[in-house]
Amino acid sequence: MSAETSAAGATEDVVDLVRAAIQHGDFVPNQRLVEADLSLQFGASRAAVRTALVQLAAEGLVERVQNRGARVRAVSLDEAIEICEVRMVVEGLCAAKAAERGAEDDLALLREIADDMRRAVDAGDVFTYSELNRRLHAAVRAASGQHVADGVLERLRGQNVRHQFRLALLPGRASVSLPQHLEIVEAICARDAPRAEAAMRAHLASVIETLPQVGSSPAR
Amino acid sequence: MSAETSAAGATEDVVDLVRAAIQHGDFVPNQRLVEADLSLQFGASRAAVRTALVQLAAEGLVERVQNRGARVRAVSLDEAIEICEVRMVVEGLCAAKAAERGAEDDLALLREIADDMRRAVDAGDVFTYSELNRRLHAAVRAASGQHVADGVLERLRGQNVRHQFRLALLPGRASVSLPQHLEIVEAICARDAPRAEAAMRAHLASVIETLPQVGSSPAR
DNA sequence: GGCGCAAGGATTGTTGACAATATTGTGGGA
DNA sequence: TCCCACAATATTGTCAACAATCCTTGCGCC
Repeated sequence: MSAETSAAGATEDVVDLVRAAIQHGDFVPNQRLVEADLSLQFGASRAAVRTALVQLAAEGLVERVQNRGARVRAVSLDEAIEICEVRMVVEGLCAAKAAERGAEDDLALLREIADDMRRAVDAGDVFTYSELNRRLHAAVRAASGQHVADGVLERLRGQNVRHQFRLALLPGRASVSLPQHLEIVEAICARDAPRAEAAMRAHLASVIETLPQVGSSPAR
Repeated sequence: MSAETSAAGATEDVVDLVRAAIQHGDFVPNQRLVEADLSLQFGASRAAVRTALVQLAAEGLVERVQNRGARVRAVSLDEAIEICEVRMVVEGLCAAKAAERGAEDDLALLREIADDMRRAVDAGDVFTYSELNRRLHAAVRAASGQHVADGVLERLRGQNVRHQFRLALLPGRASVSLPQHLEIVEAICARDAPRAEAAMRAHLASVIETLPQVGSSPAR
């Protein structure tokens, strides 16, 4: 009973449910994830929950230790910085590839998102801007056609959502990052790969500099 | 019976055994991995094998489809190139970090490996050179202190060992890559981060250019 | 001879119970 | 009062059996 999502195997559903719960903040860092409890909570068998935890551990979202169970993995500020450093170079690669090989449709989407961003900042709509930020980075990855990089970034994003979210709420953050985002889009649309890579790296370097201001305890 | 490795859980052993078998070439790409067979082969329960396959799927070494079982994931030439592109930028980051923050001990190890490489090439010892190549890249990663990047690279390396190995056997490959490796070490030891990053990227760009020559079917 | 179709075999997915291990709580002795 | 041994509990690890699903093969029919 309870909320069955689709028609896939029960275990796949549990993976998505637990992942969503972690990323949405329903499970806080270091919270214990007892198999029997989750089994009850999601109405799935304990084996399904167990399999899901193994998979999420491989994704870096939970920590599992022998005979001691699983808990939500807490990413420290230092690690969040390291993650952003890797993002910086990999998304830089994606920006360059997007400039080189991106389809016109993909580039049109980038311009569209950039326009929406301008409007959101004008309106002072922080929440919409945060969502557009996510979509812009995703659109660059998609335009790059670099599936391996895309996978790496998706994995890292999952581990970092909490820090990212807090960053977006910093007052004045949007007015700093907007011109950076616009420069990225402009460089890609100009098919200038080195400039696109440099712009993306500059943007994420700015994110890294700002990161310490959000503190190391994301959203208690 | 059969080879129990250590005192860890049976399932952890199976993960390592299957991973080793895939990377060593005992299991070829696209080979089916039937749970019952592996269970017999490694003397473990089917549940342990099953858990191991889930984890290896998350690592990108095997492919699993609903009700159809698991098989060794085959990485195409195109994907191998993408992997090396990501390696290029991430190892570039590591080289820069190693130049900035690497401990003197770490740098000494780099110089030592570089010397061994010179000797191996002089002696025409391709196999030793290949092993030193692996150790050099690992040493750079270690010197960087960038654990996130290290994890990403380890994952990618696992998916690419077969292509990498074939590349090392190309005649004349060592004489091309040796000076590149030496330049990387020199730049890091000179604490010149931009030069170290550029050297590492140039080296891997050369790898990418050479990759198509090894063909897309690694070691049938 | 080709094509739909059903039975059989092979393989995976799921469940529940049991064993092994870690953690917590309790009482006795110094 | 503090500390240590020891039992009780909570939780994970393992296993074997069962159910569901997919693939193959052989048959009849057009």
